[in-house]
Amino acid sequence: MHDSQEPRGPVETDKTVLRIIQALKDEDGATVAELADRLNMAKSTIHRHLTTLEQSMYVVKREGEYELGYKFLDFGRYVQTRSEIYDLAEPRVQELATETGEAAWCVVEQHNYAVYLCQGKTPQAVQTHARIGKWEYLHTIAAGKAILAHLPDEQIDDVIETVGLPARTPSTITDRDELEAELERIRNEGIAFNDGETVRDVRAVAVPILQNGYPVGALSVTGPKNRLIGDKYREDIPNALLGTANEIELRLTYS
Amino acid sequence: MHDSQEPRGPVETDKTVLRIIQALKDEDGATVAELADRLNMAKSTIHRHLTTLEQSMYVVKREGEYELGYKFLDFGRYVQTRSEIYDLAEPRVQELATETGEAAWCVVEQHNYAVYLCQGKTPQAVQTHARIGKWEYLHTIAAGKAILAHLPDEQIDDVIETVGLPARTPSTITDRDELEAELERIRNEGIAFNDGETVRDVRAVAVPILQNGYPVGALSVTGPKNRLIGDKYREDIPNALLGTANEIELRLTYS
DNA sequence: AAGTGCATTGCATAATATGCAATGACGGCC
DNA sequence: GGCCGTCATTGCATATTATGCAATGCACTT
Repeated sequence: MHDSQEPRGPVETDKTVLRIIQALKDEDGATVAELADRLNMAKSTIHRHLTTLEQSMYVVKREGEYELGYKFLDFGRYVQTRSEIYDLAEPRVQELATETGEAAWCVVEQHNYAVYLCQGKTPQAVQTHARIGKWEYLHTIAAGKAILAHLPDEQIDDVIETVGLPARTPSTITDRDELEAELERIRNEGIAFNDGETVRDVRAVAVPILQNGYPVGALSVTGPKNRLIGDKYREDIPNALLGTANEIELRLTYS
Repeated sequence: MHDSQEPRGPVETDKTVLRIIQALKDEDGATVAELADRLNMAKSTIHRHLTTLEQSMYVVKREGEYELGYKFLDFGRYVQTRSEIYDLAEPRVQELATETGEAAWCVVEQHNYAVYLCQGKTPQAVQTHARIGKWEYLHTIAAGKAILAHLPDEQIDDVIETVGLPARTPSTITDRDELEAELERIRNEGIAFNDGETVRDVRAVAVPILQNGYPVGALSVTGPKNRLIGDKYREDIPNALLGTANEIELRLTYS
């Protein structure tokens, strides 16, 4: 079974089952009929894939609906903690959150996307769009721009070519030249700012974490626009982030 | 391709790709050759599955090795936070850890196994075998026993029949009658204890979280044997757990 | 009891996953 | 630089199986 709108993969059935897994997440659980409808496939085919996933313990059937199971929690936790900067970043983003009174994040890049790896929380922090595990366009978040600024040129080209520069808000950078100028500025100043480019009324500050000049991640602090202003936005948070990134970089160098 | 040692699933290719995913985790990344060896399959077949997974962004190729990607972090975080008791348990296990000075856990059951859902930490707590996302035999951990004690008889039978009662240590309960007696005691007292049944020299205390009499999870506190002794083990921790579980149960009832 | 809608199973065949063998790529050794 | 060995990748033929249709099972409603 090959969906003609998409390039043919080496193993088409793998793509089918991954598509079903993604649909179960997108629909937050679903019946056979709903999935068949959504994916435009026969109910019997959907049913057989689900049964295989259930027998393999990746999926549970509950009250007529199929849902992703905790096997994914095992895998999710595994990929998080095996990341080489997780152990260094996790306690430190918590400190950053405490210090700034805002949510702090460690973000990494994979497959030309930014992924939120871990979060520092504090009671005063306001919940924004960001979530552990969430994938975002690199160019639309401060941490992503901090990473982009230090990627090899060929990879920047690849990002623009394969992902593009989709707009998330009217403030998002969608022009290649404009992005290049922003990345150049970030390289010079060492700090990336985000002013409503992901979600309106949300600001962020970010710095890269570099290992041998390569951006292995980024740290950021995000918060509502009305709180990230003045010296806090332009001086205090940047300085805290730079200090922490530097500490992590030293740890990476001598380990 | 069907491995004759295992029952044939409705979609055999799904099982193949899931097996490859599991092997990537077990080997903490692997080359085509290593996976082919481990799974007793042709290199070309392994390569095609990996290429499909990579193109779908589930896997990354790094320095000749393939590794699970952060897509699993997205799924892992999703299944964790969608759990109906996660939001109630997460802040409370943190309080329990602070209160007891030991690691605290919320554990759930799925496919007849116990799964560690979330953890409360404190600087003094000692790291034991438990990990977020880890699957354990129900009968070998206190939280699992607390859940087992309240499962319907048919499901208890199913657990014993499909999973069995494997020993983790010389202290593990491996006899059905002995387990039945232990579950009866847990139902009467409302508390489950674990004394070296998972890992030697580790103790735990646990209570179930019941919704309409059904165990939707359990809370536990674990620590080294030399710290979980006397009143702390027998009275203080149990009382704290009971209080918290009761609070969660009330929240579940009126929500 | 009949009707409806969804889930599940049987069957035939179209589609494709598979392994072998060839080829490409890379690193080490002489 | 050439040769060798090992691993990764691709072409090809075919054995295997994923697929959709149709029938059947199941649960709920009237």
